[in-house]
Amino acid sequence: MTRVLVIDDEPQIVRALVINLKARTYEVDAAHDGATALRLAAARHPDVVVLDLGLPDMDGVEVIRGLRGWTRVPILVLSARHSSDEKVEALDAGADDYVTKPFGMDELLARLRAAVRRAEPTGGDEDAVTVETEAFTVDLAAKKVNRDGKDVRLTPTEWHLLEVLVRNTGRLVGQKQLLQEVWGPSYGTETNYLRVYMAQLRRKLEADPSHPKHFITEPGMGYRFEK
Amino acid sequence: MTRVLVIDDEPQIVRALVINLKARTYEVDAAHDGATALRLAAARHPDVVVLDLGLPDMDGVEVIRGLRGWTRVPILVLSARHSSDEKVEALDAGADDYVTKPFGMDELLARLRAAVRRAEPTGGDEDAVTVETEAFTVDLAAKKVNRDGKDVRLTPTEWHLLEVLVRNTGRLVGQKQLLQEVWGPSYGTETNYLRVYMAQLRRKLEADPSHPKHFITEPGMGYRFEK
DNA sequence: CCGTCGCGTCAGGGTTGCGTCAAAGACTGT
DNA sequence: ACAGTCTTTGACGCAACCCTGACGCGACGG
Repeated sequence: MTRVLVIDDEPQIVRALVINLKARTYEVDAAHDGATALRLAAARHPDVVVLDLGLPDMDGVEVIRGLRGWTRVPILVLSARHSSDEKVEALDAGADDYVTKPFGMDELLARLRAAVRRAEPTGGDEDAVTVETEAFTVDLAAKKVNRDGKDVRLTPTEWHLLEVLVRNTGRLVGQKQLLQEVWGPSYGTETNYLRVYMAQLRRKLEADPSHPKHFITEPGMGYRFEK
Repeated sequence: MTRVLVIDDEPQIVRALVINLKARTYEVDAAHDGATALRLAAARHPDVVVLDLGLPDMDGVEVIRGLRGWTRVPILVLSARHSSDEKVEALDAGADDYVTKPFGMDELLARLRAAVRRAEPTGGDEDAVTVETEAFTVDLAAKKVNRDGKDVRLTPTEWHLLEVLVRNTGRLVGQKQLLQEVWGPSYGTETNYLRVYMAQLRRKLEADPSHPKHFITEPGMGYRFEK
């Protein structure tokens, strides 16, 4: 889940933001002053920061610098000041975006999404795209399958089939669905294709292809991939 | 030097932007319609795009989608429309920032700096700028390839292709993706280009070009660079 | 007990995709 | 205008892949 840190000293604004963000399943922390904000940021490592420049204890630009000293988390600045100088100063200090009050909630959320989307690849890749079993490892991003330390060569159709199954690990995938996802929407009854290619996958990946542990047949229904 | 692509059909705005950007030592390309913009983006690979939504030939959002299909270059949208819906649509389509006209040049430049700064780590990863294999060394920053102590001469297309592959070391890169990143978004089926240029790269870099160890073909899918 | 249905296995043949070479076209700088 | 380089395009041989049909097996139900 995406974690947002909201920093503003006006309770109404904080309340409005928190309600809207939580409704969209963001996880939200809030701070009313700069010192708390910096402490919270360090403790909670938010994925994005929404910062009001007008804080009681310190200059908003100082908060930006304080954050930028150790993190590249996206910072979205809120401010009542429309002056161009203020914007330039905040942006050059390291802010990612600058929204003037009063702002539309839709726009703010869109800018927030843009900021988070940008930061995504840096923060969260590589971990969730590989699936491991005791016999082999599948890397969805690299399109690689490793078995006993060696890469296994798969043909496009084999890979496609494997991909659909792995993306539904533990779930049953109907034969019609498999056929349509791999061979195209006009296929749905050619179950012999499935039999041939499942056999090839098992031969390449299962320790004992005739007694599969991971590519399981559900007779009359479809197939299931288990770790 | 930072390369900027300016897309706007109003000559005055383009002129103002070009003058201001060049004064700050940016390299500037300009397009006055969407089709030209997409072609220029593919040919010149700008570091940031400034896009006016009101174009004569196509919807600005379509331009965003056309770019996002193959690149993550920062897109800064200009628009006369203040409507919240327009902003949300553009941002969710993949824009990075949205500035309404009339805009202050200082602010625009500051937002441009912010966008470029953010994108830097993707381009300038300190640790991955040189990739070594037992046969040759690729220096992404210096755009140089060294083999047996001597620099290898590569044509622009050869280099571009090598660059995309090396940036995805170990990962499979689909032929469509390769074509679009190297030749531009309107390419995607001309796989013969790939065959010709892969052959040239292998001839120049592989110890045994007919049995490549680093530039590996995945039939029907794409190519993979391995150390 | 036997017929049917669904699944696994195997091997052959048509088709596709890849590597290679060569030549024509486009571009650049002199 | 010319020469050199780079890009595009076409043709061909070869290997790999995908489809197809045939057969055997086990499960289930009549």
